Amino acid sequence: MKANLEDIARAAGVSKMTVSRVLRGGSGFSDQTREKVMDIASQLGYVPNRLAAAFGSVQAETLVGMCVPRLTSGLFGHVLDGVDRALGRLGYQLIIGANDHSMTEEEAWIRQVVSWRPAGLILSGRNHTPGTIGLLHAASIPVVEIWDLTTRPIDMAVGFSHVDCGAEMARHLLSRGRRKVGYVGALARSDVMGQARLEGCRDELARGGHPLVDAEMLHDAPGFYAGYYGLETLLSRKNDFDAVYFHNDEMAIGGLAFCQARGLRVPDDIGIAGWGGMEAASILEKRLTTTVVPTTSIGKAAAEALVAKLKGEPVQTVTFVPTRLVPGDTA
Amino acid sequence: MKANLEDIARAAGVSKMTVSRVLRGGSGFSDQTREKVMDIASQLGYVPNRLAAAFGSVQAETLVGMCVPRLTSGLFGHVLDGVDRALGRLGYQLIIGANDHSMTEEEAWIRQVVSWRPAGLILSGRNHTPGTIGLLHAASIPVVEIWDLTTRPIDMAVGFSHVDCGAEMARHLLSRGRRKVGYVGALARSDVMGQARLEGCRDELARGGHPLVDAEMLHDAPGFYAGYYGLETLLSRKNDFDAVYFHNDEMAIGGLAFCQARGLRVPDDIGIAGWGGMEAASILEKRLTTTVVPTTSIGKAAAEALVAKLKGEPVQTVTFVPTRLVPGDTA
DNA sequence: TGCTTCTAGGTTACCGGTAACGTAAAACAA
DNA sequence: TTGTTTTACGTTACCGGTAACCTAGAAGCA
Repeated sequence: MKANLEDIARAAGVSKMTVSRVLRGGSGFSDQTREKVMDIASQLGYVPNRLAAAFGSVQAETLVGMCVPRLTSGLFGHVLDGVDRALGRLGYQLIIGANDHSMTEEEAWIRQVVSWRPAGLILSGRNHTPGTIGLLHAASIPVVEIWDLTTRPIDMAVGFSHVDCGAEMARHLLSRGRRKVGYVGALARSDVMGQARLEGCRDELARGGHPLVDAEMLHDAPGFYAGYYGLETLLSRKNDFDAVYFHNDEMAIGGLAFCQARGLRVPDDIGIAGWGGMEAASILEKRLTTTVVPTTSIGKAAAEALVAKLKGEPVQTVTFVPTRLVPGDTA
Repeated sequence: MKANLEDIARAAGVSKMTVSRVLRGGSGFSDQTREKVMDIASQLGYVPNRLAAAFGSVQAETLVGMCVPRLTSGLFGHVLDGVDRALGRLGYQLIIGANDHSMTEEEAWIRQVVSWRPAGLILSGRNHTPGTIGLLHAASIPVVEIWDLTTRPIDMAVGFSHVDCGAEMARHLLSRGRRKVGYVGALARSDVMGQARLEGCRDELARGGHPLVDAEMLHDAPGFYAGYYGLETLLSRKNDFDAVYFHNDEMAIGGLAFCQARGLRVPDDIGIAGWGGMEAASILEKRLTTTVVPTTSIGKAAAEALVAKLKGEPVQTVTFVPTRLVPGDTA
């Protein structure tokens, strides 16, 4: 039913190998032979079997695995898009997985994916289980760690520093005269990158002489509701803040909604700052003060680094993709 | 370097086949043999080669392909999440691709993915090129079409009717006394599903005796900016609307921002309605009137239908997953 | 003319699993 | 005790492509 190389070969009166050469656009055959083979291939509706090709030859491995913390995050949607566009153009297929910010989940996913002998992997974050490290080392395939930069990547890294993001926002708030800053976060235990932003902010505020007043860490997903209720909780504990830094923009917008509901004037009574740079943040009646993350660029850069490595081209081990603090009307 | 079945077999003093049986948890070996094999396998750091397994046996194909219109859409992020969770639990790997609402792109993607002999495919939408249809027919693998329901699916379908969504919103607007309704859309040529909502709305309004006044179709991506400027354009042509239905929630929120900027009171001066049910829509100071789409459920249902089919269990060909019109404060 | 090189192929072995079938010994039944 | 079934394996062939190597004839060259 399904034609394979042998069927084409038989019909064309040549050998399997010649058909393989023709279909892969190699050399060592006449124009006449090529035309005949191509004709018959399309006539038989030949669909190549990449499983067989990849199995028989390392060169033909064109699967790339990518693991993100959450598929429902708007930011990672853009990263995925960047990766997919860059890879798709080059004939690679993208296998994805989500790890819920858990290193153990990540390891489990990698264990599955590695058995498909992918050409490379893209992981999110710099923290991995020892099992993961060992597995990747043993598999010896190219790996790009994105999102949170590390100077000692497993293989390659593309991203920025979450600590610096937090510190930069702290400096911005201080420069605007804010002195009593609070923080509302989410995924307290699992999201180490959000934690890094908090640390960066906390340290920089302390350095500036106006330490962080209080932080409310929720355990929920970092969405609008979490921002709304997180701010409510923070203020109920101690109602003396002149600015609040949020885990991300969605939560910050939730916080804005809470302020509106309670009649708190932003930025006069309280400043609100987010992180991530979602499109919604810039079109609100009051544009949100936030850090814009070049999501698509990171995805593109990661894919390109991976492909370069696969082609044996020289690759920069660590690629810094700068974020941009965009002062809005809210802080 | 990398151990395979044969290495384990040699070390354990048994045959390759016995090792295969043990590792797959079959039967036909003693407890003693199993323990020895398991021990040696973990000792050697054995990583199975699914490429070989899938190549040698149809049963071992555990790749599932999924094609979405855009990876950057918040809604599809949730669908992907639903699919990924359901499939991941069962040991399937998800290969994704985006087609930019283009049937030709979809065909190109399918052509690539089919060569990996996936166990099944999940496609978005009911419209496909003849080439796609032929390809899928020839490959004879399970296919689930999601998002826009059709009574004649290629194989299986999970979703709802976009025409009905539009019609339902039209009835809602009429019931609230709206008589001069406009529409602001995006991706004019390519997004047939948005087009279907427009058609449904247009027809129902006409049936109700108050036909659609005007529609502004942008060619941009359906985001906040597009909503903002789309509404501006619509109103600049003819400033006589008492409600505007948007392509989706992001655009509707952009429209709300425009109203706020121009001092238009919502819903008094003008009603605003969206579609999709993004979380942001429900936490705005004025909750957006919209149609909530059960994204995660659709993903989950699609994955489950696919797996059921793969296991040879009886499957419902068409699964209707109802949307829910949620009247907010804006229309 | 004799030698070399090139062209257009063909042959063979192999990648690492799995299905299908075969078989000796042990357990069991009559 | 003898025939039958079960258990616990082993053997063989095969999936479909590719790398590496081989070869006959043609073309080029001195």
